[in-house]
Amino acid sequence: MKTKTKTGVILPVHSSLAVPATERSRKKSTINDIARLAGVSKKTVSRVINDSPFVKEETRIKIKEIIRENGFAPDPQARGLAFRRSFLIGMIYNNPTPQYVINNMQGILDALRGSPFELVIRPCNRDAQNFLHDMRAFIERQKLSGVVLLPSASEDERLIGMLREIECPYTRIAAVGLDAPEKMVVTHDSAGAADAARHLAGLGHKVIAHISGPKTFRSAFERRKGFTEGLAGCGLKLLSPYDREAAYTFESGQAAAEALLSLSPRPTAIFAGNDEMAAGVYVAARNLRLEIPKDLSVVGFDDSPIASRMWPLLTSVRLPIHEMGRMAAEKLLRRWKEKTPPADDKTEVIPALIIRNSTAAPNNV
Amino acid sequence: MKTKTKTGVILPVHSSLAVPATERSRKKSTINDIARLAGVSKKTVSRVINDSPFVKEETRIKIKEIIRENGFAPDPQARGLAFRRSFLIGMIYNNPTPQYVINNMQGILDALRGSPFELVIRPCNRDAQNFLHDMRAFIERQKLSGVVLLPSASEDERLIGMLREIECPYTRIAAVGLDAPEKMVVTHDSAGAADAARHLAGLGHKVIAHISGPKTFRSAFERRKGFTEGLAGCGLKLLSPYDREAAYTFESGQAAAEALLSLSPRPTAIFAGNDEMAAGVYVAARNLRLEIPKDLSVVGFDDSPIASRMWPLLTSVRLPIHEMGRMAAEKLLRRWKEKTPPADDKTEVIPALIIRNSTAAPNNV
DNA sequence: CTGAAAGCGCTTACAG
DNA sequence: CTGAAAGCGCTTACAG
Repeated sequence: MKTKTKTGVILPVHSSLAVPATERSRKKSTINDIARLAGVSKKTVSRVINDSPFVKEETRIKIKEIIRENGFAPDPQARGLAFRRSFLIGMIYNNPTPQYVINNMQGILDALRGSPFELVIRPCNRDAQNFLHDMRAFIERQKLSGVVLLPSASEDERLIGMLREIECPYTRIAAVGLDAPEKMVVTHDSAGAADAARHLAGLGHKVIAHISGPKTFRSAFERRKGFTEGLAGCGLKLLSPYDREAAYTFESGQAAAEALLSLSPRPTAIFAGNDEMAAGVYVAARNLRLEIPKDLSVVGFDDSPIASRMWPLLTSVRLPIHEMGRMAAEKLLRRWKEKTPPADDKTEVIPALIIRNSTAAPNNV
Repeated sequence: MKTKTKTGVILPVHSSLAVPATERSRKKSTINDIARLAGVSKKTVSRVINDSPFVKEETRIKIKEIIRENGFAPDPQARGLAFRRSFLIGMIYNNPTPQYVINNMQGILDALRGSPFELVIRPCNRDAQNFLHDMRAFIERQKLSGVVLLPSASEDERLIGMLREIECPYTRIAAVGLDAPEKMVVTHDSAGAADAARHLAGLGHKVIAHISGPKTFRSAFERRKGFTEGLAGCGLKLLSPYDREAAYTFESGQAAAEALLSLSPRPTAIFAGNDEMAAGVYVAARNLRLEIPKDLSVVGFDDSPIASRMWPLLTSVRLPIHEMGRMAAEKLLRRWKEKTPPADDKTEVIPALIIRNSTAAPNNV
């Protein structure tokens, strides 16, 4: 049977169209089967698979039809070996927020659907001894076709340098444009934070505090910056004791809030760098018998699901995370298909302030 | 240069040990390089890579040393092509809870670390027209070495049948033992739910309600069953009007709670099938000006992060999700390495009731 | 315990 | 526009 197939004369039984599809697909057909069926060389089939322009239209149509009939799909492993590049896209992340990671992942998967690419997941730790070495070994070994970088991995210039060196295509998701547009999804966190500032100022708050994320996250810097600028636009200042750095975690947010709420005068509003920390602020406020929003207004960032699970519902700045992941992966796909990325490529994403029940005019006004 | 390398006599410059490691690794060495360096055939190197017992100890040590020196790692694509099996493990899920998915993923990645396998992610929709066909195409195309199935995909017998048919190794994470132990991680949800029942009964509650997840999830069935049995052990019954099915979502939980809280007599305690729905119960209770736990005790399931973000902190049944993922992946790895899975293989996982502030004795006792 | 030959299913480089 | 040859980096099947 094997020999017969090899000689290319006799079709294996399972390839006969007389047999139902489920039976036929028992053994997957190869490029050789398709070539034989179409009466062309496998190179021509290969040209069709890879959308080469150098195939007579008639031939292309015929081959495509045969491919369809036989449910043929080229073997990613074999292509990868010959191409010296796998059909794998990596998602590299060190972000601690599951919702953020999952939403991005979902967006990436949406973009990849229907493409020949699969998504490989890679968490990382920027502080680890072998961070760069491990990343490089992983990417080279798997010969990834590209990677999507989530913050703060996306902000690591050593990592980017390495990717450039090994010529691995990448897209970075970050708060500001750190790279060429075709390699970026820019989230403009500062704009969202400025909205939050104007919202609080507009409600009449004067003593306003901020809990920022860790310095190692560009988003933390941008949110603080946007917030400060927003306040400045309203004639307000973020005074040093009211300006605290935390770690984007629930616990660190609670600790920072406890410190802030013991200040005199006590802030009437706190802008937390993300929703997790805002949840910590809620606990700190409750422990002090402070009522939100009567005694304290709180704004978060991310608009993660917990924002609408908390009580009162949290006012928060929303980022279209799912869309960001999709955009990032689409940019990778586009560069794969075309040599020159289109100029109209969308790169920017605008955060939106979602006003809920955790913000109100200050008590004492 | 290429020819010289091919003839196997002259080493490429970059392989010289005189050059620093970063330079040396510019071009990855292949099994041929190692064979030449060791003065053996590539087949022997292959045997060492694959831990074949048929290699002289001395030869093995020498080859391993040369592999180490050259930072050689076999090409997964090439191995995959020859093996007719990739070095990819799939995680297949349809679970709506991001935290659940991420934790499992983290556990799987932990288990895979240091192995030659990478993790490929695949969400799915059991109700989709082409569910089985798509899954099969995906697995066959990628020639996955195995898949980890999260609930409720893990409970889909059509999917399992297909996996058996195409001989794809799998591990299922599910509430009960649906398969041979080496293919299962069993979470015993019913035991956790029974604990919840005894806890509420012990506090003196008599009118107790339950909001279960969707029938399509075995976990929903098991949690309800365990809860009912736990109540029965305390001489209590889950009466039909107090027994509602929802969808494991926040909104469905809130709707179910609204219905339950309008009953007369009003339940003094609600056991929600997961934390998301418990969060919905909180909102329903608040809208009715009911205080938790004074007027209503609430128990959740999962002990997800929101359980400790809610106010009051939610009593919930904890599952060691991260460990479940790790166990599932380890079972796959073990089957890859050994023909016969060890008998001492751990399969069971025990849920633990975490008592917080959302449960108390009923008001009217 | 070891190796030479053939093959996995594709693509590249070259020729026409 | 099309194809025959060689190759990608491994393993299987066979022989010794």
